[in-house]
Amino acid sequence: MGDLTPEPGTPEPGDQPGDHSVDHSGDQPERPPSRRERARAATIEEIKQTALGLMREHGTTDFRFSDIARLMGMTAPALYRYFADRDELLTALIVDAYDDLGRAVADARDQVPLDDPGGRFTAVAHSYRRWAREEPERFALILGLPVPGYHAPEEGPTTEAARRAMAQLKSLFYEASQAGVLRPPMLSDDGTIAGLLAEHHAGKMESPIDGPPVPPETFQAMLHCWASMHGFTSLDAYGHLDWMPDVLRDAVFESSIRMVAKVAGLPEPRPRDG
Amino acid sequence: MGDLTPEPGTPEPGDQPGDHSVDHSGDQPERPPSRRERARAATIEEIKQTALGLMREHGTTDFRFSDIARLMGMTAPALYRYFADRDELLTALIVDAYDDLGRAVADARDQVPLDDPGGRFTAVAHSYRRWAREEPERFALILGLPVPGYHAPEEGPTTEAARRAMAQLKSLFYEASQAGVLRPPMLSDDGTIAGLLAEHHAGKMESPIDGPPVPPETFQAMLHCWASMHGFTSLDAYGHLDWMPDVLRDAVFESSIRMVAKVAGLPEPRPRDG
DNA sequence: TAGAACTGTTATGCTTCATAACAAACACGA
DNA sequence: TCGTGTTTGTTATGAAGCATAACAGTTCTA
Repeated sequence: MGDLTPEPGTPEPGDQPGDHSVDHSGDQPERPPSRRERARAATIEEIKQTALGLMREHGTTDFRFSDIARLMGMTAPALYRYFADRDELLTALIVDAYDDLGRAVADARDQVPLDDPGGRFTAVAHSYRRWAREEPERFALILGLPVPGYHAPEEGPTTEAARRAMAQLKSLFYEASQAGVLRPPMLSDDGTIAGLLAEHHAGKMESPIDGPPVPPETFQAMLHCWASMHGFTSLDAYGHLDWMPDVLRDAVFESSIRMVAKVAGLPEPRPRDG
Repeated sequence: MGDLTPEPGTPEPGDQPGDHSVDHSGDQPERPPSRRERARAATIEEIKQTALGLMREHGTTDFRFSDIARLMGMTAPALYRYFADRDELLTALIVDAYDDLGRAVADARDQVPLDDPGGRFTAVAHSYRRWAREEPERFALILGLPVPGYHAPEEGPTTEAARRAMAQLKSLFYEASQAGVLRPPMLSDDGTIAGLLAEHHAGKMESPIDGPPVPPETFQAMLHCWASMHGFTSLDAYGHLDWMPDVLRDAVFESSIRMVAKVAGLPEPRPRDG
């Protein structure tokens, strides 16, 4: 992740006083943040949290600047000191959501030992679904149709964030592949996929999935896993399976996931306590 | 589909002249539609098509009344003669989308003989994906997060439309199940799913899926198929797989679908010309 | 052909996004 | 401590959208 920030705290010559640009870099500056800098960061965080609260309240990916301001006890124009416009706030929320989902998935995965890739995938799938069910609006924000009126910055931070998040799933398969514990997936390929992926790894195709390459059949298996768990998850998160009782949904998801893992060549998950 | 309309052309006593209620029933009235009735139907259709055009143009599920009116050479308030508000128009679009998707899926399915359920499912999956790729906004409209600000009518026509659409997938499995050509699915179940589905068929659970009941394991298999094809499809339709060349996406989808069908107990699709 | 019904218009009010102009609080060096 | 420039808030203002009201022309029908 690129540490390319010019020098925190050293404003560019062209910076106007009320400039909208926000420093989202997470690396610590040499000088401790000033009182004002901390206040600013806290306000930015509060704006984002308030926006998320509104999204959750209304069950959409939409929000009104005026509502955010009202809930924060401010007037709407004050928010423009922190975000240039709605799009900039949305971009920040999207990046956060990708990072948060990626972290949730990575945490769940890493609580299962490396030598149990079946269990690691099951953990990933469950955390993916749990995250989406808890935060359907943020899930829609990153993996649904773009929000009305939103125009993503070109080649921007959202793409990078997506790359990072998806890398968490890939690394699972990469490690399993490296460890040699993957059986050949049951998925068919007449050679098309392998051939195209060869080009991909030769750099002709720009994959948003970070990290070292995996064998074609592993890549195919990974996509199969992602698509399956994503399908159930998004139907579930958006309420299209609400006619099933929770226990039934859980059971169907569990059985589907285990089957998908088996098809993908992942070994049976080792029984775990908990 | 309920033919419960009071009597077309016979306005209720309470009907104000400018009443917004729209007759969406498709059954032919005894008296042929008058010049005005045809004009009205045509205008309603044009409004919906214009709204869809705007959604496609902007790549969202949103639209502006004023834009629709402008494109139609009208003023915005005129639209309220046809739809009470944005929600009513959205409801009509959602119902249309469900019906259209259901029809596309049914058409594709019925072009494959009844005794080739594997081929029928493959056809369904491909048409599902094709429809979603051609109409990502309508796909999001019905299977994504609700549109900002939209409040669906309670127990309303959208639920009914969803039921009808999903019944198309179910009937495939029902027919295969009846014909006895389904092998036992490879999906696991410790009894939870079968037990809960027994309650379901006893009427304790209200499934949105129309038609006669299918055996528990078939139901589970159907959901597995739906979730998998939906996952790939929605990732694809929303552009999250755009980094893959088309041929690769097609190949991966094809192999995933065939695998899912096999897991679900559907026989290998019979080779077809075309 | 006269009245009712229908379909369009302009005028209006409310709300939102966004900018401009201005005022208070703060940081910090002389 | 004071004074100056920065930061962060305010009110005022404008453009655009949803929705309703009041009104006018057109079409149907008795």
